[in-house]
Amino acid sequence: MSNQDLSDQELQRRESADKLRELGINPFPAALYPVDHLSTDIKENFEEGKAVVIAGRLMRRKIQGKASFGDLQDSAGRIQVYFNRDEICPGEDKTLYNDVFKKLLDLGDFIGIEGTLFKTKVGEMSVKVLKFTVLSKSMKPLPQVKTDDEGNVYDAFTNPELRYRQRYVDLVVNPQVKEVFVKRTKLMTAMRQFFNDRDYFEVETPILQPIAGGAAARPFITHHNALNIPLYLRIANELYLKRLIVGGFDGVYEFSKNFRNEGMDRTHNPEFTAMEIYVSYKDYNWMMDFTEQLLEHCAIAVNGTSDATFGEHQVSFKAPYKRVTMRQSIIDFTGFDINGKSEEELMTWCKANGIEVDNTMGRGKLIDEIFGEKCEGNYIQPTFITDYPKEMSPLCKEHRDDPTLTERFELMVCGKEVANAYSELNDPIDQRERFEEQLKLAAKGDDEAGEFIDQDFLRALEYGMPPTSGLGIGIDRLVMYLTNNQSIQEVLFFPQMKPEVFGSEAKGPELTDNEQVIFDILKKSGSMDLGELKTAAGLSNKQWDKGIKGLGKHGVTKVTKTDDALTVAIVEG
RNA sequence: GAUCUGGUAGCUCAGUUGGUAGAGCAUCUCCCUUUUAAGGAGAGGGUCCUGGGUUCGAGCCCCAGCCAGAUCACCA
Repeated sequence: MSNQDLSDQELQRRESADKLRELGINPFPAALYPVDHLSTDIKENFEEGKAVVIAGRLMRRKIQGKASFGDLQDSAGRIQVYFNRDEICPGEDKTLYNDVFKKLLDLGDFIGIEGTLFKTKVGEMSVKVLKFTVLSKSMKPLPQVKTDDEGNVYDAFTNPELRYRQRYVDLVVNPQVKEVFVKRTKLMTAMRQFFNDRDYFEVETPILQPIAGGAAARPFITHHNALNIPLYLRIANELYLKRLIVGGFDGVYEFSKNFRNEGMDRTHNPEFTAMEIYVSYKDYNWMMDFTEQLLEHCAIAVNGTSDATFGEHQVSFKAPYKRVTMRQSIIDFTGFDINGKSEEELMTWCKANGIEVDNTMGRGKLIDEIFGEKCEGNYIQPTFITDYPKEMSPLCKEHRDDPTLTERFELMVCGKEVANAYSELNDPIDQRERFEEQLKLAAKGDDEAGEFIDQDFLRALEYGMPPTSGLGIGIDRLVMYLTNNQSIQEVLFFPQMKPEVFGSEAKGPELTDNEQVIFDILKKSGSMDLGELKTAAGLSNKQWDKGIKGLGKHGVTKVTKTDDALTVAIVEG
């Protein structure tokens, strides 16, 4: 990037860095800085006169002659710092205060401070600076966000595009954003703790998979050069965790980054995080108990309470949660009983009740549509919906009391699914038939059905998998609920965005069409009268104006004024 | 993929019927030794997202495109 592309503030900051170097101050020193307090430590255990060493960004500076106040922002928060000329510069030489502090430091610079604690006249806990050290210069001005005593925020940095593309800036100036990500990590820590306390085992399984199984979604595909084979980024890790249950672990779990090559919106990002856990000798009834205990534990760990606010809804994660079968749910909200109904009867009902259907839909899909359309949105408080139709759950064990159903539940919160669990199908013969059924659905045109059979997974089941229950939780969605964010982008550090086009790439050295026309004419003679050149170019007024101005701006041509004529000449390069 | 809304100074935003591009904060200069979103005085800073078009003249009107957000469609 050339200096021409820099704003005045960026140029000034570069000059400040140079001037620091001239004074023998390295703006980017290598040595460690012996920090011994955080801003919050100081506020929580305030002792008048105590010596502290702190470091962070200078985020506010109020210079009033020979004394100044500022705010130092560290990882924990902010603390006011007080710079007094004669404290910093006890001798005759006042350079350190007058030049280094007042002129060469900028907002956003990292500095270290050695000082002592005191309270100002109005009682604000502050650090009196005895010595300060430049730790790292900030070459770009941060947005200036201000907050008053009542918590009103002025000039907030809110532009979502800038916030997501430059999350580092968002985190520096928006403390509430940092808090969301602290909670995200607290959630995952709480889950790990809950699982580890029960001796379940955290594992890692392949992200690059030869067959993208365990769910139905369009995968990202890549290629391995050495093996010369296609590989898929995983859409789920389920089939690998089950292999580990076959291998003899009683409980395995993984926080799994999954990748799905589908649309993006407020609740979908191409890569997202699921937590999956499988526990042997359990069934889905046990898993419901386990899930409600887990979520209550997590909500309290994150927010200190099992109550959460999500938009207009108050949600209680306190166990236990209501349990409703899918059949009963549909009866509750429509009066229609799906029990024993044929595909044709369901199709007819859907059409009569304003649900869009097409011929590729099987019985299971139709029931799913009815539930999604008429029931799902009504469950605000955490509710287990149980006993899904067999056709739409190819990895789930048949229901012990009804062969058309499966032992599956989803947990609905605020009308959306946050968890999905099964009594896992462990009969390899049944599993093979279900996979083959999926192949038929895929052939029929259902693009959610699997296209390949994972033969190795079937082989593993043939060796024998104990009865097992598995649970998957959408971590991003759960974080949204626990932090009251309506958009998945707010709970991902770096949500997917279209790549940014940087200025230098966009401009390029080449001339526009208008500029080229003018340049070509001018090239023949080297210089021309401005009026003649305009006539010769034959461009519209606007095109001419843009062309000639553009050439001047690029430094390609120069206009010189003589007594009463304007002459354009090519600048010799 | 569709529709709507938006893109103007480092940041947040105004910008009237189309007529020399504005404010606050930030920056720069000067004054100020306990201020606290905001002390005083002065100054600088802009490819008005891009490319076309209409017009004597476009930040504004028209067309196309780019980027973002929202809504919808899609979505185990």
